[in-house]
Amino acid sequence: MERPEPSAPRVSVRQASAEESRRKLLDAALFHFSRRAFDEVTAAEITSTAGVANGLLFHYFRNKRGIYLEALAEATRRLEAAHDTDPTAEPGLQLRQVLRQHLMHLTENKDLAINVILARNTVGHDASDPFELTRWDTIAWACKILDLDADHPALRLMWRSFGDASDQLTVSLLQAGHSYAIESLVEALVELLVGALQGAARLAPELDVEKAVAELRRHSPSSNT
Amino acid sequence: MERPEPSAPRVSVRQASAEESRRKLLDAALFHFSRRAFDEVTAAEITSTAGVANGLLFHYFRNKRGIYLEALAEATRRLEAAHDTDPTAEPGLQLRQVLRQHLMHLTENKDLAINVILARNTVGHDASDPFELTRWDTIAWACKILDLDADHPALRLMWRSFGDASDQLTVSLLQAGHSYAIESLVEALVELLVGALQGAARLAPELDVEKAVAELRRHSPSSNT
Amino acid sequence: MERPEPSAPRVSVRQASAEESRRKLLDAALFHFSRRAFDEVTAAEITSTAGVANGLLFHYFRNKRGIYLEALAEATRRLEAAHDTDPTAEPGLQLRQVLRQHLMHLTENKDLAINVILARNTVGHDASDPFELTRWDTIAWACKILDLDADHPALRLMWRSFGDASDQLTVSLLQAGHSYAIESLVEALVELLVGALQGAARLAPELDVEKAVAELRRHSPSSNT
Amino acid sequence: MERPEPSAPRVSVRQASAEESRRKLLDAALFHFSRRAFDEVTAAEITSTAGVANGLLFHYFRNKRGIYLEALAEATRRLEAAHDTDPTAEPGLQLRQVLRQHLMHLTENKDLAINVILARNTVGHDASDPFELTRWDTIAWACKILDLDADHPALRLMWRSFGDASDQLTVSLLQAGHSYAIESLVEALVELLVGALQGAARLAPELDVEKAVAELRRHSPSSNT
DNA sequence: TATGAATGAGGATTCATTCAT
DNA sequence: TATGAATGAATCCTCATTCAT
Repeated sequence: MERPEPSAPRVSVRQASAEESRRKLLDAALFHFSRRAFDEVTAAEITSTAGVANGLLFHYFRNKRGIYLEALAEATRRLEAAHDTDPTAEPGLQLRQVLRQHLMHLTENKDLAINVILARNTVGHDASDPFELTRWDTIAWACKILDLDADHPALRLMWRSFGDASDQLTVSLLQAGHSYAIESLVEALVELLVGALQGAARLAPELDVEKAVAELRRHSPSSNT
Repeated sequence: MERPEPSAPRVSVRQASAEESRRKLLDAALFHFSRRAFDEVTAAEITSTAGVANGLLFHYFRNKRGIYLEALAEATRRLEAAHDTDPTAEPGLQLRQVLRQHLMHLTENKDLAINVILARNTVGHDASDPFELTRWDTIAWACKILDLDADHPALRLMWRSFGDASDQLTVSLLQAGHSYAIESLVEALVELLVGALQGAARLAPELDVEKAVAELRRHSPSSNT
Repeated sequence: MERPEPSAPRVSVRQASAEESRRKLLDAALFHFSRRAFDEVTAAEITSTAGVANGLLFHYFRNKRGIYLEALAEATRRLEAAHDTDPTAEPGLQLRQVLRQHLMHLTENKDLAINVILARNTVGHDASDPFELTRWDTIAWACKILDLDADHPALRLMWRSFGDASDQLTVSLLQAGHSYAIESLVEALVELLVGALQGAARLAPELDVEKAVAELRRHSPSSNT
Repeated sequence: MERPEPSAPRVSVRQASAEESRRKLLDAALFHFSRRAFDEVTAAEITSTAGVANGLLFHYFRNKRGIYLEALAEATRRLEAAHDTDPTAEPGLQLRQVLRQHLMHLTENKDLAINVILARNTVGHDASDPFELTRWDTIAWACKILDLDADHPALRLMWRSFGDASDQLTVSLLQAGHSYAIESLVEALVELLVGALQGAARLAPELDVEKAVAELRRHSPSSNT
């Protein structure tokens, strides 16, 4: 049915265009899911934005839910990607660096950020979902440089709480259009984190968070009581 | 069956039964929306649970969304209702009292709490929605007894952030089935709040949160730096 | 259950208020059916406009269709009512008089007229419906004074056709807001009627319409060929 | 089964079957809307008559109203299509020819005709709707061959009135089952048209309709004054 | 006579998903 | 790999009508 042409390049061309279709679908999904909730986005919208046939979505992602999850994973990856710090710097500075990058990244991807964060609440906190995975990576890293036990339940609980607080704070900022200096925001988050750590200590007295807190505070612009 | 009273017993009997139908619908809605998301609950399920005809839902609430919003409002009212404290007690104690009541209430209404809190993220933060209203009431009250300016943007921002953190923490607790002593949880939240307040001070240096922080800490079981 | 009071006037009061409810319903129906089609008007709208309980409509008119038909009958009666002419005048003048009154009446009840006329087409031409009845009355009267056989099928056909033409012409005028002198319009209608009569003669050569035509034309403002 | 042709046979086959589905739906709609009113026909009836799935109607026509309007347009096209006359013939004959074709066509499509005509009243006379467009085309053509000014308001008014009269006359005929010779009917319509033209002259004395009237009458089987 | 709460059949519309091509 | 026509279950919502009071 298909006149045999020079074969090898054909396949790669095909593969390339296949990969491109996938990309287009994923981008379109990202676009829509970043703006509206799962049930409010139709598969047709995604394919039409992607400029491909309706059926292709199901070919590649099996499900609407399938592309949704992949889109979220992708989004999280993009937002979380920017963590690159100087591993030789002091922990308090590295952490501030990460927070700063995180905030800047969010600010630059406002719509996406707002909706990915909001979406997190919808998906449910399965330990398996892509958000949680990258998030825990970051947490594990932070615990490590602060010399804390990343596996302690109380600590995890408070870290997660801090994470949510920081996310919601970001959403509030972005939505309201407040404009604080990024340095102030970082310091505010640090204070929040300190609160979270000390909260963890309240839950589990055996936890020693003092060193971590001290390290965090040591780099605050002005000394505190 | 109904002793004919001077006034209008007939009408009130009917009104009562009408009101009862409304209640049954609202309760049924509360039941389902507490367990599954808006789009996953059908109007038919609600009416069938309520034991009334399908059309009645639309008679009373116009919309599926209509009953949803009323159900949420009702739920919020229930969850938020329990704040009654001794106004003569010291601020730090009053606030702990509120947090304790809040946590206990949530624990007792686990499913409801989880879903109401999760729903908040979906609804969007209009200043007009019933969640925000009661929440700001509480915040205003707390600011007042801590002698803080409830209208300062930075403070509002951090309060909101703290509120979200505390909500999400509760959800995590309830979902995971952790079982910490309620007193520890209260103290953990207080620490988080302290962090939030100090964060606010970072955002707006003119804010004086020291007195409030001191007051909060003064009642901590063991003093800390 | 009802303390017996001076009886006789009670009944008449009741009857009066009953009659009033009927009237209010009918007026409300007229109002709505004059503006929108049968299926687009809900029973609830009618009762709410009438300011009575939903059920009362069915109490008095059994059906939505029931009140519709009565409303149409009423409307037709109102529009058709104004035919009073001087029976001693010459036929051509009497007929002009009727047309003039008809046009004026329609102009004064624009909305009602438009919709009643449009409604006619919807209802279907049962000989039993209230429109047709009054309409045929008028036709019979006109035939009589013009000395024509009102029962001849061809004549009936063309009269009806003329009637529709005249109605639609009126609707066009009212909708478009043309403003021709009423006398010109009457003369235009007369010409149309002449055409219809001569058309009838074409259908049934045995019909003698010449005298009628001559009588009609005799009163035209300017002579014609 | 399909000889592979050089170009794109696959696509055209599918397009053909798609087009066929559309057709089946349209035909089914025509069938039902020709017999019953809009609100009395259900979408399900149409699709079931067409032998396709329920959803396909909405796929192709978006709305029940959508398919309704297209069906009407189609019907009008069919009814109005048959105007082909000998352009060299005398105007009076050409016009009779058109009327004759029109009448015959209507007679052959009785149900359709009745409902299309009745539907016109329901739809409302937007200048943009497909009925009006084809109708005005015909009127413009007729004015041209009769050497009349198609844009004069009075003339338009009376033409429209004549059009309605002729439509309603047809409906009456079809519904009642009268059976007049088609030639007689044509002549009756011509008389009606003459009446309409002279009516126009009454409305607008500057209009000269005499030549047109004379031309029309010149071809009447027996001359009349 | 009057109320209006309650009913529930009925219908339009959506949209994920399949599948022949 | 890609298409897009076709499916049909699922669901929201309307509204005429009934009936207990």
